[in-house]
Amino acid sequence: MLAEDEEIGSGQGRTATPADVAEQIKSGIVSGRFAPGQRLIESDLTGDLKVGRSKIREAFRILAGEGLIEIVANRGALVRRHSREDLLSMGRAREVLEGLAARMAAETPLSDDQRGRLRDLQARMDAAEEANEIRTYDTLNQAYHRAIVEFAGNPYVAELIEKVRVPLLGLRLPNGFSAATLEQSNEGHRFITHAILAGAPEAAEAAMRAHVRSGNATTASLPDEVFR
Amino acid sequence: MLAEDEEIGSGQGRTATPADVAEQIKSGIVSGRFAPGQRLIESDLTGDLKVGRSKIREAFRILAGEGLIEIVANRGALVRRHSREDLLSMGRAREVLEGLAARMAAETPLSDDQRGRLRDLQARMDAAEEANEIRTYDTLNQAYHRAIVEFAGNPYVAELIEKVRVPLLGLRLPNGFSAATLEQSNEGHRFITHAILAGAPEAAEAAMRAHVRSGNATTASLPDEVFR
DNA sequence: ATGGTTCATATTGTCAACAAAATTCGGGAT
DNA sequence: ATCCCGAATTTTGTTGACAATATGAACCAT
Repeated sequence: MLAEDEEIGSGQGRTATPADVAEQIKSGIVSGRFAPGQRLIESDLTGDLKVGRSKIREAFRILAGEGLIEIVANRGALVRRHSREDLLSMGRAREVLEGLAARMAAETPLSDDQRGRLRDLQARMDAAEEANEIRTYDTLNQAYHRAIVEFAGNPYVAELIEKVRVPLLGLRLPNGFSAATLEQSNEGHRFITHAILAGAPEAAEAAMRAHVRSGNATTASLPDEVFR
Repeated sequence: MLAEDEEIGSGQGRTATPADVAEQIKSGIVSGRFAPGQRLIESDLTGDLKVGRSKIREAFRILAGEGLIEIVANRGALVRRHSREDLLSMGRAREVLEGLAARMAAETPLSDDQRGRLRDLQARMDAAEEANEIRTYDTLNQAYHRAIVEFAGNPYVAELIEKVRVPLLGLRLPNGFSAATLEQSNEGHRFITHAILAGAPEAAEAAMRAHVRSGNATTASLPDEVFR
């Protein structure tokens, strides 16, 4: 995982690298402090982050590569705005990529530790579903998907998924899951978990694709206020 | 050494932007003029391209985002080296992404013009196969895949595919296709073309996935000298 | 008011100089 | 010879100044 110094947060022990700066700006974007369409002024950022303009500039390039901002000539960086259609287009890519991850996870002979982690996550999601703890479930859900991608062992797939997943975090979801969608979501998880543990790639991919597709359908029916 | 700068693809008489610079360096990488693992020295590039170091630097960030180079702290930019395993990992992602593109192309009601283009490309590939014109077939093959992605109308899928396709161009293939693989490749194309024109998403995706998978198998069996 | 023009300001684009770090090279000891 | 150490050189990191462009305000004519 991450390592070394880093020193996240507001302070900085070592001098911040452009990657660090990018991370700071990124958190500002997903948290909504920087609104979509907003123009990011270099001189403002230098004041806030206490770094020179060239670092901000390189950080912009990094973020543009990740798709979080758009750089337009002589006008600088704009926080990228994603329409509902955009989210759905990404959703389709996410469907096949996460499907592939599930397939590869099922193809791989998992270690006992990995199998245990998967079972544990599933059990905790079941518990959260039972107790209707939406917030907890949401966190576990993310960890679950991340675990499967990790088990798939394909860094490129992981990177591509990250790219189409980040914009979702920017949505302002009042309560990510309703009781009904939560139950449906976890039903999908149980199928996927079973298929992966059984070493059934075909079934795992199909189940994951159906699961993500169902999530996309939910996204499609969200009210406009959610998209910002 | 290379000639002058100025007038790149979208050629305007203006001074080169960092994106233009990135394009120049990129062509140097895919052409093999810059070998994998090679360190790109900023001052060398400034001499060749006649631009300041800051532009080179931002170009590096762009290329790092596209996965062509790796930036390591205090050591600058290295041309990224892709092992056979890397290519195969990307190949799997490419399989599902191009499969999705084929599916979406089949879902979309294509215009007469689009249907014509597809048929034309297929006809010309058939002719090239007949005449065993490998070089021509290779060019048409690329145009064909590009057209399908275009027809799919999903810019995010297009972008992701581009990312896992570029490293393939860096391989030194003496003659991309042998007679046998060419025939197998075009057989796949005919299936895909038929499915898309028939508006059969399921079949189109399946055919494309099989097609890409078969190409990956070919990649897997290439001799080491091809990877550089 | 409305629309358009000019000028002042704000912001980005670029470069060149300097600082910090890494690499290379040579010398000396074993 | 081989290894290690340290200076000289190369290369990257960072800053600040200046130029080019865009933005916004004030002004004028209708």
